[in-house]
Amino acid sequence: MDGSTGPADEISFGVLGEMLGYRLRRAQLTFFNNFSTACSDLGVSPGLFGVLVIAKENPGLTQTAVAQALGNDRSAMVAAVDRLEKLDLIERRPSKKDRRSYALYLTDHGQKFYKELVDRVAAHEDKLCERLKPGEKELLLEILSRFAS
Amino acid sequence: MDGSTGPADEISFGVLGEMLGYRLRRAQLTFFNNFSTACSDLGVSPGLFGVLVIAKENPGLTQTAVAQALGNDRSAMVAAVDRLEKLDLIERRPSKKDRRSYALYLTDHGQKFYKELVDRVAAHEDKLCERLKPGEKELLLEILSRFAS
DNA sequence: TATTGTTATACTCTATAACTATA
DNA sequence: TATAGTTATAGAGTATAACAATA
Repeated sequence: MDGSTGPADEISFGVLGEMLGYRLRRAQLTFFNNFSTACSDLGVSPGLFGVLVIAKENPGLTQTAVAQALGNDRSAMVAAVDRLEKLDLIERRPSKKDRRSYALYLTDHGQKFYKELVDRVAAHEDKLCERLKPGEKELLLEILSRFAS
Repeated sequence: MDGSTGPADEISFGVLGEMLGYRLRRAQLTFFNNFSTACSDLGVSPGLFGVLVIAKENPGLTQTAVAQALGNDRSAMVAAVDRLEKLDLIERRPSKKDRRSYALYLTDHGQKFYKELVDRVAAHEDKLCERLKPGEKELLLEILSRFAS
């Protein structure tokens, strides 16, 4: 104890502390950084992981459809699928219905890799979720899903 | 009813739907876009708003201290404070204690502008929070604050 | 005409490293 | 030596506009 009223470097956050937008940004940054630490050696970013999951769950989808599902522009899919192809996780197959588009599929290696990847991602999510009490994760997911668009 | 089992274009999100990181990212994006729509005409981004609030609540803080409070690098402060200075919202005053650093203060115009800005930001947060039931916002803020670092 | 994948481009955000002037 | 502000730079991430091939 030094008898002072408190450290002089204590900072007031004002309205920022009551703003959902700010809290969401900080929390999301924590999850993003945690994900990167966990998976950077595999070459998979959060964004690439999203593409991988959608392709895994919906085989044969076009790039544009994946982009729409994830809420971003189809032009962003090109580099993403390029990288996933170089990692031998995804392959572009010419669509038989529409010769303009590709159908996306996980490669054999991608299928095996997927299980390992999801385990690792889940493990690190679980570690962060140790900060939650029972039932809070489900509650959070439900509430956040209302802000998905 | 067409007798089918459902639309063929219904997309499965797999584990993504149960991942807090993904839900946080989508929700945060909604808030970010909403903020930008509400405040782009004022030239204030979510990041600049954060700097403004910290400077307002803690007059005389150095750039480095503001950066630490917001969790980003001090090099990012330069352009941020430059822009806020051009908007006549913030001023750099030479610190009397340490000639290496500046003390940041809101300008007179910044003080007036701040109230108007906070009102507008709060209004648009409130609009998004119409999706929440009573008590859920406070609950969200409390839970999310645990992921602030 | 409209759409798919693509390219070029640009803008934001963010981080690292090195410089300078102070401490 | 360590730190504050700065600069240069680079890497993601994201979006727009335009083009060729195809619908």
